Amino acid sequence: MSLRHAMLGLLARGPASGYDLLKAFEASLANVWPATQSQLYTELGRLTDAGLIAVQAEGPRGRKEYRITQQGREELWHWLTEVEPDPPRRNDALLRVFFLDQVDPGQARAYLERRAAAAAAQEAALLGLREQVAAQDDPLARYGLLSLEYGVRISAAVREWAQWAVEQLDAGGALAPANPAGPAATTADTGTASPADSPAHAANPSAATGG
Amino acid sequence: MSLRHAMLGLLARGPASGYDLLKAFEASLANVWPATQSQLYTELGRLTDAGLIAVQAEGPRGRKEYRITQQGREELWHWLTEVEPDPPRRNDALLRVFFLDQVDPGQARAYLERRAAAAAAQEAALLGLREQVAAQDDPLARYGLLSLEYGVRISAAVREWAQWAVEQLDAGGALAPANPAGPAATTADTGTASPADSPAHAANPSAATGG
DNA sequence: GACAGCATGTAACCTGTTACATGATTTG
DNA sequence: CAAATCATGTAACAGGTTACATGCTGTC
Repeated sequence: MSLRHAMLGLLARGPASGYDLLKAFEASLANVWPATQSQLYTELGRLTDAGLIAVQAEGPRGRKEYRITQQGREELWHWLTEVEPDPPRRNDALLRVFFLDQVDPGQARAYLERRAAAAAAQEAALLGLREQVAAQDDPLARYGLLSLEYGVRISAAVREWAQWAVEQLDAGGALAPANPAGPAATTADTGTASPADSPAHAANPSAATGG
Repeated sequence: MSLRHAMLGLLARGPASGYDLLKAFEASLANVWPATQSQLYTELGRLTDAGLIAVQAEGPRGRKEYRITQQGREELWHWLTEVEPDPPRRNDALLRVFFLDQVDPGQARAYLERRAAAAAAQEAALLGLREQVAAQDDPLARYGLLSLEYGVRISAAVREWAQWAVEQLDAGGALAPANPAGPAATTADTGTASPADSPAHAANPSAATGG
């Protein structure tokens, strides 16, 4: 339920409408906690019912400006200092790595190289952004810069990992794919058992998603 | 829709029942793509309807053993080589960093130190696991080791980032919290406007979740 | 007066989580 | 025979996404 806390966090900086919050989410939280318009308006209602925020003023086009209440501040404080964040649980890109033995080594290698390129691109983008942000010396950007740095470091680590993984494949000798399926292997399903007949089992007890 | 592909990936290694898949998810995919029992059985039905898997045999206690079909192999191949993975979008721990200006610097520092400790603990656990896995020299563990290494590197990067962030706070001089709320500041909500009256705005255009 | 932007709200759908419900088989 | 484990299935709910629906206001 972090959406609610993200909203409280933004409202703690000053009153805002649903529309204002939407812009703030798009501009600053898009990569950390995205939210849709629909979600925001629904949650504004719930937060109001719960007494954590209240309508402060009504404006021109049905605009409702919300402010955080004392109860809301307390909830925000509690979340910030007493609730342990839950780590990201799912990683689509890493999931594919588990099944890379199903394609031929060239494709596995290509996959990892695409990961490296994607991470490098993100790293470059964030480095550019950091220059911009650092230049404007906004005191509010202080903590924002911490999260930017996080992004820079994580994308660098991912890039380095993917590059290392490619080297591992190259060094380790080509593994044949366990169960070739290929784009051209379009033989109709015959109902015969697959080449491997042992029950599915784990390759290893796994790594974490990182967080 | 990666659950379906994770299941196809496991079934591509050999036939399995819903129960077998559940064990495989718990043992090897828990930190990359967790799934509940309920989800697995529901999805087995859908995969069967879609013709991507089929019941191969029925066993003792109503056990149904599924195998992947050729169509299923093609779908798996497509997902592995042609679908770009979507990056993790939400990061609960990093979201809090955006709002650390709402608590006093000591609490912000403590928060970052807890992140560093958590990352260090995870790193240590994964290093231990890597030793175990490396010792058994299982050829199937080849790609599994790549994901383990990913976990090790990401937790190291997070740990280093959090340590760096603590240093930044210490060096940068204490910032006063923008809007103190505190656990003791229990004044009833009076309805008066909060100290900051400007509309909520972004601290900066943000960092990425990493992936 | 047209258009961009401000502004709010609802419905349908999908994924995932928790909890409920039930029963067969193997092992000590 | 009791307990652990194997084994499957459904219902209710929560959070998030997409799409629909509507209308006002300021500016060129």
